[in-house]
Amino acid sequence: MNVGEPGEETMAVRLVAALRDEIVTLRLRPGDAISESDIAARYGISRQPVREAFIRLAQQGLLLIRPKRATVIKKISPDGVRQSRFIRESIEVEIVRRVALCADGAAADQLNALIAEQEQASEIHRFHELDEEFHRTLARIAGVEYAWRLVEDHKIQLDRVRYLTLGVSSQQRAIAEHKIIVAAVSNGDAAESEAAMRDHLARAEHLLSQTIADYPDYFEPVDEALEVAL
Amino acid sequence: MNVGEPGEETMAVRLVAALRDEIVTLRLRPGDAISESDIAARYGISRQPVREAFIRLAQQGLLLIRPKRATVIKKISPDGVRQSRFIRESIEVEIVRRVALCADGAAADQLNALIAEQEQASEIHRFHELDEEFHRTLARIAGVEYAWRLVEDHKIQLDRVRYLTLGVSSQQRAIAEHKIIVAAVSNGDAAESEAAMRDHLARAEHLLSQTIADYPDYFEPVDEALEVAL
DNA sequence: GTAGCGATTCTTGTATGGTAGATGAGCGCC
DNA sequence: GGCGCTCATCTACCATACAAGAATCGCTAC
Repeated sequence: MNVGEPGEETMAVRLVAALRDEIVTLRLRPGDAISESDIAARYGISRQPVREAFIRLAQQGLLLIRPKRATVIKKISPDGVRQSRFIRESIEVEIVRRVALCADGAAADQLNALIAEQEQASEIHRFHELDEEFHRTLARIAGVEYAWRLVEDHKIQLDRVRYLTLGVSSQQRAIAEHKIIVAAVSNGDAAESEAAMRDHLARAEHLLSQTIADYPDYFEPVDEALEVAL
Repeated sequence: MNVGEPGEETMAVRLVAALRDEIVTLRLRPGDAISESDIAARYGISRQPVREAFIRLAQQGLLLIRPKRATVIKKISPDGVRQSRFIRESIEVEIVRRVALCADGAAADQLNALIAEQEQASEIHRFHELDEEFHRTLARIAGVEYAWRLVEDHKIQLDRVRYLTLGVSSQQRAIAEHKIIVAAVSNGDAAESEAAMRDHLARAEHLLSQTIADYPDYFEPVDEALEVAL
């Protein structure tokens, strides 16, 4: 297992990226136990950098470190997914509101260029990259790129679910919705922009409960009180 | 220096709380350099737990670890403060929107009880506690307590500024604004609730530039492009 | 066959030593 | 006197060793 170029960043930082990828793509599955020693052996390093990577991942909500017991890949929490969506919607709605109020022609051009690229993209991986780039660009235009990094940190919870439902994505629809958003912000219409973004983010909502039914082992148990809200 | 009861959590976790407090209260001042060895000696432990505490604090944006060089208390970033406010406003606005749509009588009672307590509170520390409790209660009613913890994590940037401006707070005004918010959500008026929350959060805006002028050493330099936005 | 107890073997937490790189002081050279 | 190099010293990074709690397997007693 390669862990990136040796020399640039510290080993611990590279490990975070590597493990994060393994978790999102479910090569490390929710509920799996991993030990510092195992990972250290797999990567041919000592326990210490592994330990530090674990700390970072635990703070991101991906690992659960149980002192003196074990460290496990956190199961996907349906309530966590719901609240991650809440966070994302809160911030992205506010972003497009601001973009609508301050966007100029150059901004619209950037966004349209990304959409054009997305229409060309054939493979799904590239499509998702461009999707991320579209949203990040909106954040940059609004001047809150740091806030977007925050969304990215929490989007990983949503990404694990998305990875389970690959194939059902409707790329054409996503592109159409992006166009609606750009049109609204270009007109400087904050209310319309907000509505368009809410629509766009609400798209995948109904998939979650089906996914839980398909992969119950990957999810934390839900108490009935929340079930209706999902 | 006491670091809390020995036995419950790990030393590293207790250190995080202790150092965090020292940073917010500016006993550790922005720009100060601290080394693993120093802190380890001060607390009478080894370097390893200190190191892990540093990692956690760095991820929270309070420390800047410069490999092979030194670790310093991050200076307050005016742009970071601005974006932390953006994050807070985004989420809190969305919270009151939802509370307005789902709040019942019991919820309003809880909020009113907190306001009543706040009117009695004499010392400023207790007042701020109740202020936090008010906002956290709103989040709980909306069912997004986790999202609020996120706001708290970033509020620490704002708290350092607030610590510099103690005394100028206008408690009566804050209470009045809380009442307006409760009235709006009780009426189920989402738009009015949103507006009231935006007003409430905008209160301390003008203080930042004055604070930067008073304590320039505690802040990162600002590029002129941003100055107008503060 | 089963329940209960104990040693073994996991796990993470902490301590310490050694290493590479960056910084800054002091000296020599221009 | 001022500029540049060398070296001592500091830093965080990584490796290794030890400690302590938790879980599990296996034995023993019933």
